[in-house]
Amino acid sequence: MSETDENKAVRERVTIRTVAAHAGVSVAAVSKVLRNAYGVSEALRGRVETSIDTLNYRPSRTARGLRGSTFTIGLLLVDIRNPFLPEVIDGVNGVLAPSNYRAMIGVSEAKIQLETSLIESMIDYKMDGLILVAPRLPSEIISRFAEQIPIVAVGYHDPTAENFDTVNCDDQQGAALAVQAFIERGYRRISMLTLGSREGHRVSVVRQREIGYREAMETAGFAAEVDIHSVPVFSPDREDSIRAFLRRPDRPEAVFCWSDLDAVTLLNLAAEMEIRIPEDLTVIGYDNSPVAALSLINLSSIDQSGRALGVLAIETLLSRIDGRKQPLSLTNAPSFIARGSSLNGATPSNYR
Amino acid sequence: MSETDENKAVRERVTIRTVAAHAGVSVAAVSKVLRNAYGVSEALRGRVETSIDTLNYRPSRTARGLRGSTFTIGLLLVDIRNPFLPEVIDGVNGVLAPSNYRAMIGVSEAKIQLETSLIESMIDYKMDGLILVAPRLPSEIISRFAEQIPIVAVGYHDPTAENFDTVNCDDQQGAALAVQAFIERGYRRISMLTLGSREGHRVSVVRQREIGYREAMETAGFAAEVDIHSVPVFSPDREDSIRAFLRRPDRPEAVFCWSDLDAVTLLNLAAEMEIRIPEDLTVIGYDNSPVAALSLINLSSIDQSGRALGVLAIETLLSRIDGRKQPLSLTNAPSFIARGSSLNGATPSNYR
DNA sequence: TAAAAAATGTAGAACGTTATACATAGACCG
DNA sequence: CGGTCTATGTATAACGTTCTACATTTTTTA
Repeated sequence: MSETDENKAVRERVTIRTVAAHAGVSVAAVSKVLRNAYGVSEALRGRVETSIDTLNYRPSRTARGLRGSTFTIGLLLVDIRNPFLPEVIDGVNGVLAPSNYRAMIGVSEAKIQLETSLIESMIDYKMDGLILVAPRLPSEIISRFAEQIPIVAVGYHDPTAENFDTVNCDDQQGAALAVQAFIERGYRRISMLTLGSREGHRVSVVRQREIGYREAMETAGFAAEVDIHSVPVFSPDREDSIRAFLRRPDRPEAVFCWSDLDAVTLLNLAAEMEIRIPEDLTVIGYDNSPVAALSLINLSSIDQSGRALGVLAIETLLSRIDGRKQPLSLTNAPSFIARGSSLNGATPSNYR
Repeated sequence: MSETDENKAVRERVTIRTVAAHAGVSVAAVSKVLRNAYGVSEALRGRVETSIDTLNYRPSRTARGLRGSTFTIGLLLVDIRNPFLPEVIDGVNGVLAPSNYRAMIGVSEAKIQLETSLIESMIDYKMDGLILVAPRLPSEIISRFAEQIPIVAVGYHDPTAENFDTVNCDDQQGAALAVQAFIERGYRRISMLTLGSREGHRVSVVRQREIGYREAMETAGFAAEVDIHSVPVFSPDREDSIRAFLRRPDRPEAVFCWSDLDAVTLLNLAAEMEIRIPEDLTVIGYDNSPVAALSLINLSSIDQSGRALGVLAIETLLSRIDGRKQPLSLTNAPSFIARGSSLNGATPSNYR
C-alpha cells in the first residue's frame, strides 16, 4: 500500500468483513473467534487474532446489540452529589477494568420521570445489565424492568424481590450503631434527622435507618424520647428545615442524621448559630464521606463501604447476566467511625 | 385478545414492524414519521403517531446506531470527585431533558488507558457526540478521535484545535483575579499550589492557572516572589506534599491553590498544625465548590460556573452534530468569591 | 478398513432500523 | 384536457454482527 492508501485504511472503520478477508476465512469464523464459540481450530483462531491485532479491529457495539451482547453495564445514579457514589463507582470500575465490559452512567437528579426514561434508554441501548443505586421507583416498576434486563439494586431494601437482586448495607444496624454510640456516651434525648417525601416505603435506605433508630431507642428503653425530624428534599426548604430544628427550644442533646450531606449542613448552620458541637449538640452522620473526615468538619459517621458494595453489586449483576435466575439479597455490615462531633465532654478546641 | 394474549403482547418488544402493521402502513412510512422526513401526509402521520402511543413503541437505539442516530451524548469525566463536575452535568442534563437525547457518562479515574478505552467504547456504541471534561489526552489524539465523532472538550485550552471545539473558563484570568485579590489586601509573598505530572502542557487548566498566576505577579512587579509548589496527583503523596509546603520555614503569607480540592486539604492540614487562617496564611481556591461555601471551611474561591460551561458545551456539541465544521473556542469569564480564608486582618473567631 | 462420531468452516437469515430509488397519485398549468 | 411537476408511500438493500443449519473434513471406534 502507498501512503495515501494507508491513510485511507486508517480512516475507514474496520469491520468483521475486513478481518475475514485479511485472515482468509469467513465472516462467521471471525464471529466464532470473537464469541469464543465452539468449532474453531487453533490454527484458524491464531490467524484471525493476528488479523484483529494488525487491523486494530473493534466490534461495533450497536451491531452486537442487535443479536448478542454489548458488554456494557448501565449504572443509574439518582444524585451525583451523594458522597457515597464515587466509592460505588470505584468498586464497579475496579472489577470491570480488566474485562471487555464498560460501565456507562446515567444521572437522574432525583426526578422519577428522568429515572424511568434513563432506564428505558439503557434498555433500548441493549445494555447487558443495570445497577440501580438508591432508586426511587417502586418495586413493581423495577420488577417490570427486570423482565427485560438483568437488574441489581443497591441501597434498596426489598428482600421479596423475585426477579432482581438487592445489595445493601444493613441500614437498620447502622442506625442502631449510632444510637448505641450516643447511649454509651450517656445521651438519652436523641433525635433523628431524616429525609422526607417517601413515607412508608420500607425499600428506601432512609426508612430503614428510621426503623433502626426507632428500634434501638425502644430496645434501650427510650421509646418516649423517639423524635424524628423530616427534612424536605429540595433547597432551600431543606436548609430552612435544619435551621428550624436547631432553633427548637426543646432541641435534643444528640442527633443522628440519615446522611453526611445533611449532617454537614447541620454542623455549618450550628456554627453560624453559635451552637457548640459536641457540647450543646452531639452529631453522628451516615456514609463516612470524605468531607466528614476533614479536620474542620470532624464528623462522626457510620461507614457503609461504598466500594465494597460496588464490587458486590457488579459481581452479582455479572452472575445474573450469566444466567442465574434465583434472586439474591446481600447485606454488608456497617461500622462506626468516631470523630469530634460525638466526643463526650470535649472542649471547643478539641472539636476543632 | 384474551388476557393471556395481552400479557404476551406486553412482554414482547414492540418494533417498527408492529407499529406499521397496527397503523396499516409500510415500515418505511413509520421510519419517515420517526425521522420527521419529507414525504409524509398529515393523515398518515396522525395514524402512525396514534399507533406509537397506543403500543408504547420506543425505537431500538442499537438498530438506529447502525444507520442513523442513537440520540445519545457521551460525557467523559476524568475524576468524579472533582467538585466542578456535578455542575457541568446539571448544565448538560438541563439542556437535554426536554429532548430525545440522553447523556451517558464514563468515568476514567485519571487513567489514560481507561480514558482512551472509554472514548473508543462510546464511538463503538455509535453515540452521536462526546463531551470530554478536563481530558488528559494530547491534542493529536483527541483530533484523531474527532475525525470519527463530534467532540467538545471542556477545561482544555487548545485554541488551535481544528476539528473539535473547546469550551473553557479563562483560567489565566481566574488566577490573575486571585493574585489581584491578595495584592489589594496588601500581600506580596504569594505562592501557588499546583498539580504536578504534566509539565509544559498548555492545554491543561492547571498550566493555564500557573501562567495566569505568574503573569499577574510579574505585572504587579513581584516577579522575584513567584513561587510554585507542585503537588503529586495520587494520595498519600499529595497530602504529604501539602503538609511539607505548610512546614516551610519560608512559608509565604498567601497561597493561591489551583483547585478547591487541594485548598480544602490545605485548610484542614493547617488547622491540625495550628496555622491560623487567614492570620498566618491567606488562601484562595478555585472552583467555588459547595465545600468551599461551608461556614466551617469558609474558603475564598474563583468561580467558573460549571453549570454555564455545561450548557455551553452541550449547545456547542449539538451544533457540531448538526453539521457545523468550523471549530469554536469559547471562553467564559471567572469571578472572585470572597470568604473568610482571605479576609484581611480577621480574628480567629471571624474566620470560624 | 469401514462406519460412526466429532470437529470444523461456511452460507445465509436474522436482528430493527434507516436511506434511497422509484412507481403512482394528485395538483397545477397552458 | 393532456402534459408536466410535485407529493406521497412502498420495496428493498444497507448497516455490522450473531446464530443456526448443514456440508465437509477429521478423528475415533469396532
